[in-house]
Amino acid sequence: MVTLLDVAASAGVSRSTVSLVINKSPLVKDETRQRVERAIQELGYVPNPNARGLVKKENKSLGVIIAIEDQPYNTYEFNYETGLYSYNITNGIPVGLANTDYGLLTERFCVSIQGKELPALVKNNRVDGIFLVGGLFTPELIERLKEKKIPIIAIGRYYDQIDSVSTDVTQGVYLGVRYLLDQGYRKICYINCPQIYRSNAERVAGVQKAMREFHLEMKPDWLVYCKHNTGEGGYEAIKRLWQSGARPQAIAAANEPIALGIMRFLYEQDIRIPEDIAIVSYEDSVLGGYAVPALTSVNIQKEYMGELAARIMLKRIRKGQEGELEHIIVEPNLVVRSSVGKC
Amino acid sequence: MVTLLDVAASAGVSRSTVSLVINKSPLVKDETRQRVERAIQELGYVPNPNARGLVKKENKSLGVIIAIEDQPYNTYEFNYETGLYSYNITNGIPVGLANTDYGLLTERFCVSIQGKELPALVKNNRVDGIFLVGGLFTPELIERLKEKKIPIIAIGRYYDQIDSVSTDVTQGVYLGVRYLLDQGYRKICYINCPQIYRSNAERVAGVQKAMREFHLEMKPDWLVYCKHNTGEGGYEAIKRLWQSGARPQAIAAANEPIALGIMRFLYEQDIRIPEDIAIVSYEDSVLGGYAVPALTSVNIQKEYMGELAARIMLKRIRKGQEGELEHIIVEPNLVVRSSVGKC
DNA sequence: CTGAAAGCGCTTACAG
DNA sequence: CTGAAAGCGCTTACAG
Repeated sequence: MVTLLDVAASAGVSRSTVSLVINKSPLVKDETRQRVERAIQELGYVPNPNARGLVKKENKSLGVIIAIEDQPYNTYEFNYETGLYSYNITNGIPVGLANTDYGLLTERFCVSIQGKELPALVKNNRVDGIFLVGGLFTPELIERLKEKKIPIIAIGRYYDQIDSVSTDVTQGVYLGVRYLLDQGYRKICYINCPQIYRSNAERVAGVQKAMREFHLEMKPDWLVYCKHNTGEGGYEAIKRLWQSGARPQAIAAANEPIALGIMRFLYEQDIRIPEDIAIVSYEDSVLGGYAVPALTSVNIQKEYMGELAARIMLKRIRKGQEGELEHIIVEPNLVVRSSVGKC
Repeated sequence: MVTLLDVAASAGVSRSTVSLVINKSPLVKDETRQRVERAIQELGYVPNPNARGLVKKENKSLGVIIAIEDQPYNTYEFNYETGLYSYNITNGIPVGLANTDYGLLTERFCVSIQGKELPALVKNNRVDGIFLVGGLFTPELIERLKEKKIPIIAIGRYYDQIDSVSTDVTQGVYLGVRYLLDQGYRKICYINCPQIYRSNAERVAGVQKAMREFHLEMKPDWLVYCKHNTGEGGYEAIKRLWQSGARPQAIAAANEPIALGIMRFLYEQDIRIPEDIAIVSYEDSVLGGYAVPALTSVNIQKEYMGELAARIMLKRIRKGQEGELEHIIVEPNLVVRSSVGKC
């Protein structure tokens, strides 16, 4: 393995000089720098990350902590959550990290089971900062995380204790329902996430805001909650509604898994989308783009949230933990595909 | 920050002894060990990974190199690849790494653009070994990778130069087509991947094996290739076939994106699945489980391939690079859902 | 079974 | 602008 010393010898300078060159210090004479750079090239020298990390007290790695409900169970089935939400968010992070040499380490963390411990990545001091994805983190856990004194950025959900990048849920839901109304639909039902989610109130507010603009009231029975954030959850919810005799012209779903559950039920009843009934979804994912028919959905910009979070992280690392918390709200936007017609 | 020295002082031993305890050496007297362990507990000591890595010459990180066609472009649309293949494989790796303290770093690498360089993770010596996912790696690139002298395991595709975990494509495709035949379908068409894929021959072999068992011949016109591995690719392929007048009883698709493209075309024609036409897919993903109707598909066990690859990696790190290459073939299995009936 | 000492490959004041 | 020296926090022979 070629080290600093080899480069120094080859270039005829001291180790400090080589180090200064590597770290782009302006203190080195141009001619010396070039000589050193040539030696680095020739020898194929690469700085040892551990040696550097040891003295600079940094890992050049960031952690993504994904909150999960229980043990990760790999399945593609309709009655399981898809994991696409955290996957898409995580995909955006490297975009914001481009042109840095930060690596990204991922860990799934079950708050309910491992709640008393810390994620291994932070416990073992493997990372210089962490991203929290998912809404399952408790305030207590976040407090314990903060004791490690590394930057923490929440993605997808607002937490008042730390920096966050989240989405305007009310506005997003509003956009979807509003689009249905704009297209002439009036008899609209909303299939919401399971009751336990705190963001449900924001969703309902979005529905109501749109309805009121059209001087309509949401029928209380037409606001239903799924048991799970899965296809089956949506399927069962629409089935119950249908069996109660409800015949909406359009359905707004809280996310794609739920929307696809609804679509499956309708398919079984031989009800055509969008000819017989319209459906609009929220969140957006490959499930929406690939759905049959393609789902009109509100895109909450998951990748972009990840990217922005990465930028905040870099800033925190550079400037330190002091200063105002940042709470960025990303605007959702409607993606019109083929599941809504004209009423 | 608490260091080895603090623990040593607190426990009244030397640093070497603490180090031996941490590394579970049997050389330490039981009573001493307990004293040291108590001190570690009390002080909340965590070994510094960089210091340890520096002397042991290891990173305790592994890299996943995902081959991509061109720049990653984030979209959920029907005319883009989904990325689910590499995502699912990558998800399996941590399972095989459980109870070790290896972290997993991911890098997307565009062979055609960055072909002359090495992935940053390996160039900068950030990882102790790498997993190659995707079939786009060239033999030359692999040779250059091997010069780094770290273990390399290919997942999903066989390469003769390195360890690999892959799938029996012919058997998988056979399973799917065979199932159609078993259910009574005879007029079957096969929608294959784009021509450039080397695995296409294996797929065709699978189709033919099944057909011959039933004393049938594949009509050459009914074996068609998509332009892209996307929904649109499948959509356009089936459209061409349909417009040529072909009316198959059943369709076998080379993967879910293609299958969903086919399903979209059929939906537009108001052709019901499975009542009017059956469809079987291959690979399996959340796109299949959530499809409307749910897709019967051949599961190639992507997560399990990742898990096995991780185990091989651990073995290679322990035992070194010597010894026979391992080439594991994972058996595919049919997942019966709702897209195939009885003919 | 335990301790003193050298060394892993860097960076960073400090002189000059 | 450059070099000698100390130090980051560990592990590992080597004595004893």
